[in-house]
Amino acid sequence: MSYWLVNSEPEEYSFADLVAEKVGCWDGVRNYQARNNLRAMKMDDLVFFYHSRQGLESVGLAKVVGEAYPDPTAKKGDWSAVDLAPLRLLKKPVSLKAIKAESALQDIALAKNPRLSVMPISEEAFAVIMEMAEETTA
DNA sequence: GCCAACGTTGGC
DNA sequence: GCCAACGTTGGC
Repeated sequence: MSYWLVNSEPEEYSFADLVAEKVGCWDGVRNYQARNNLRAMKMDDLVFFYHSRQGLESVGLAKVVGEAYPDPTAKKGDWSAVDLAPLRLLKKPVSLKAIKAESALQDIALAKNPRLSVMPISEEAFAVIMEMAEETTA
């Protein structure tokens, strides 16, 4: 089992959109690193859904329900897409600021390179973020 | 809206 | 194959 974080501008494709669709096709990735990460996703891997540009926070949890296949939106080139299904909203969104402020998360890709739209998250980091998202007391 | 960082492309 | 320039993206 692996863990991932994907980010999207909410005005383009938000977690709410994914919830509405039940199963969303994660396509349009045009970055080799991100693509390689997509291809490494396995069925049932867990994925944080992060809103970039607006919100700047991880708002929901999704899982992989379809492994990498050729991106239907790619006219040319060798690109991939995966299918994601929403699991649930996080009780408390985890902001980029909070992630950067958390010493245990200094090394995650989001803090270093927010431009990468699909990135792996270590099991430890996943657990830390989960804890931040679920704690009810500030 | 502006500035900075990263990735990609083109020239040498 | 390496280096520089340009364009795009994301955070503030």
